[in-house]
Amino acid sequence: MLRAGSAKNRGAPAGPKVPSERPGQPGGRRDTNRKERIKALSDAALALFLLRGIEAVTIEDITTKAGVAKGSFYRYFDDKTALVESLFAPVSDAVREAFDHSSARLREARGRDEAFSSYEQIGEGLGRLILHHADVVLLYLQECRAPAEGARAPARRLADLVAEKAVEHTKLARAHGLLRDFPAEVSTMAVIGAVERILFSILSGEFKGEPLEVPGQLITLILDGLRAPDQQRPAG
Amino acid sequence: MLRAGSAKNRGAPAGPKVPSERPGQPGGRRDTNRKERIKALSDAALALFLLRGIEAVTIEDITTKAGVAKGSFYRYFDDKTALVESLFAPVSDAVREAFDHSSARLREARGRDEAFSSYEQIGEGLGRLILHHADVVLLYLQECRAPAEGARAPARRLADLVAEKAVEHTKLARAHGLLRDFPAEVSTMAVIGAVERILFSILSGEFKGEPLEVPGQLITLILDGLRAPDQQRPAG
Amino acid sequence: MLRAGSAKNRGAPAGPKVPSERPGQPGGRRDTNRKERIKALSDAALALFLLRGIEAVTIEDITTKAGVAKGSFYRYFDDKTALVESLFAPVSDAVREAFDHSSARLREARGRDEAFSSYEQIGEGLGRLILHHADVVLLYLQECRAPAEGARAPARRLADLVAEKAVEHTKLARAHGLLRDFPAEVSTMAVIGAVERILFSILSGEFKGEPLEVPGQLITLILDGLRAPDQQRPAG
Amino acid sequence: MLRAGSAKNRGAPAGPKVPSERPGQPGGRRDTNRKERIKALSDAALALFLLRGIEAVTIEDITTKAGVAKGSFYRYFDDKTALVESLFAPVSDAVREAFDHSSARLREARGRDEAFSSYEQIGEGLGRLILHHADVVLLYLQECRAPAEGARAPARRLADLVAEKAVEHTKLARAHGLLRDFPAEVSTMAVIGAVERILFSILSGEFKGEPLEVPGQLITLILDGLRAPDQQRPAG
DNA sequence: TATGAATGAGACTTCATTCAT
DNA sequence: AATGAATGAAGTCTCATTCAT
Repeated sequence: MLRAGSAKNRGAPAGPKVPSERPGQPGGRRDTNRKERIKALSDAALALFLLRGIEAVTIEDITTKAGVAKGSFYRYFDDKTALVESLFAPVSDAVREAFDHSSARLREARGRDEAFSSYEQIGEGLGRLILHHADVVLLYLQECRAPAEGARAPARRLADLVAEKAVEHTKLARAHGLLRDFPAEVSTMAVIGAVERILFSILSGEFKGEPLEVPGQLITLILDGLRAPDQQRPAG
Repeated sequence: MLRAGSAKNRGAPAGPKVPSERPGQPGGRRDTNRKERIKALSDAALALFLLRGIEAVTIEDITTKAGVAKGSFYRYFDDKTALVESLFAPVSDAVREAFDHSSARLREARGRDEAFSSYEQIGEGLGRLILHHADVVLLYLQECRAPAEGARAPARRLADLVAEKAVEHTKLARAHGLLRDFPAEVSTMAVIGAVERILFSILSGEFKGEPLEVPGQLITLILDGLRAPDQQRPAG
Repeated sequence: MLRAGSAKNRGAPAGPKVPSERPGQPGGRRDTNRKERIKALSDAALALFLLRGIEAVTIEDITTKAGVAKGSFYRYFDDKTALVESLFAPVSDAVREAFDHSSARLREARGRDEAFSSYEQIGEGLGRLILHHADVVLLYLQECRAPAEGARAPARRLADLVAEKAVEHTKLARAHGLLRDFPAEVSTMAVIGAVERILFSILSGEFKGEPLEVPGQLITLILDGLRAPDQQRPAG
Repeated sequence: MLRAGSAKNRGAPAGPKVPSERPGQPGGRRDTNRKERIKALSDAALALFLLRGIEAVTIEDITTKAGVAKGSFYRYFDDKTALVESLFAPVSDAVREAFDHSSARLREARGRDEAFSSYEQIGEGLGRLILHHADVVLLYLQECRAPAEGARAPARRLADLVAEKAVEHTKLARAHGLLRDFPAEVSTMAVIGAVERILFSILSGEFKGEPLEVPGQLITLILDGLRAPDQQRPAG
């Protein structure tokens, strides 16, 4: 059976196609070639997507840059949508995992400090993600508001996943008294928006300065707001 | 008189093409027809762009929906990019104006309260914008991270304009002691990101609840942060 | 009745259309305007045809250059073919006349000298033509080998007319013993080819030198050949 | 190996596009198919060009007649201009070669007879050309006076090449005392014009009679002129 | 398997012609 | 009469996808 990762095949998990009868041992020569091809195509596609946008890149652009024949593309991916889906798959997994782990820890937390520490789970997971898949994350940021149609749909679906998981987590956090009493959707979206916009600036090279200090600044900003300290309303 | 604007004519302000001399009175039948056509094409295009993304919409889609002949499109716009440009033109103008007015008021402000009130200028300007051009704003939010290539380029250029104006304004505000001592780029982008993400949720119908309360919540959030009040660090 | 000079209307003589009921006196204000328009369109068309070839020039190119509205073109000409036909009409007439006059004189000639002088008729007629309609002649030379289809057909028809008239004239001249005993078609085409190629060089600016001496050189060439005199075969 | 040639690639010699590396052996099935396609397209195009003129023939006309898909055209040629260029390429080469060889022989000639014989080189070369590429030559004759723009440009460029080479050769011949003392441009153009016009008559079927005798008649005509022998001016 | 040739639908754009103003 | 807006057929070229080699 084909494990097709395409729009036409939503049920199946995203990922490269596998021919029905795969010759050679897993890990053998053919399997290695196969992986190299997939990597070459994915890398080429990613670079081009960032440069010109997903929609504007043709299959031939990708295969040419990857150094393979046009027809070979279809041995590894059903179509451009499937390739995009496979690019985002590890990110989707990481997002799901990070939030789920954090939520689990939050649920088991005793006391505020322990609860707060659940956020570290998210930070760690997503931090690792950003470090290891910077380009995919940038592509996500670039295309994530697209209508859920065509080849950009996977980006949008990932955005919806992030929103859903984050809202869920926020509700849990507020149930533990960690947050102000706001509608979870509003505060969550604000945070997502702030974080993503900053991330976009960093990854796209818009920020020239030292990006290492940004996360800390961002956390302060989110937790304590923008208002200048001497104008701070009295706590409580 | 209408301004001429075309992709080949970047110097001129964006807008529909107009022959230098035309028959018929301004305000006459032809002039009316002309405006109707431009509106029909722009409206049709906007609706389709929101539904399927700018890149995926063809000229024929637009003309069919607008109820005009395919060739007529080119009497009014050089190409899809020019149409997009003309959609964003009033928004660009409004953004520029709102920030410039606010900056001017901020520069002349005496005291913090007066300075803070300069933000009202922005809020008012952009609020009006959002009310009157909701769909264009939504389109902007949807496409604003696109690479500055092809038909989506005007969206990206507008995003760059917003960022530039906002950072400039933030620096001015900090010079007046209104804000915490953060790098202006970081805090500005965070605010832009938060606001835009929320706006996207509202305009795209993601938020089900009462959107009228959102702006106030958002302002509190931005100024005072997310942290629950009883955990607030001591002021100063 | 319309006197349309168009491909669809081969029976009628070539020339500008005339509205069925023409207002105003011939020679009056309207008639003058009419002639001016026709001249403007014809001149503009001719210039463009020379620059880019008949086929490549659009109706709009012509009207724009002539400074009239596109729709006005169709008041004066049925289509581009009709305009081309009307450009060539005076040349066709002059060609017909020059050859017919010369043939008539030749038929009445007594003696060789008188017969030879009939050629002056042609030379004079065509010389005047070339002087007064240089651009049309150049256009003819440029397009005269086109298949007799589409807008270039009138050029080809003129070429066929020239060939027909010239062959007829040559046969007559040989009957008077003026020429060598060659198949009339061969010698006539050779002369036409030589004359037209030279004319093309002159009119298109290919020849830099003094064009006034060319006709004499050409006549010597045609009558006495290229061979260097000291290699001349014995006469007879 | 086939030479790559495209409109965008003017530096390279004209010819069908070829990817740098292709699968299949030279001479294998793919290579054969390739050549068949190019021939089918070229033949179809040539026939249509002769029938309707280069400008009036569309890519679809060509592919339909050749029995291939529209898109396939662009695998072999960049556009119509490139196809025309490739049609004329062998003719250009032959012209260049014939004149260059003849000029070389002329330069080395001792005595008039030997010098005169250099013309045989041209006659032979161009004769072979006409026999083997009659249709291309006819197309050349049909389109060679076109402005050097668009798809007909290659025809005009070939005409310019012929004129240049021929004038150069004539100057050489006169330096050897073979020809009358005329400006080389005038006599050369006259001869080119005569020859080409006759050739056009023959190849286009205008001449009904025996074409085999025409070349001899033409040579006599060119060398010794049209004047009836008993009117010949005294030699010398 | 890999290749790239072939296909034809479809996108963009132009333009001759008609027609309301 | 003059204008130029409207129309839609037609042309150019691209590209996803299939398939012979």
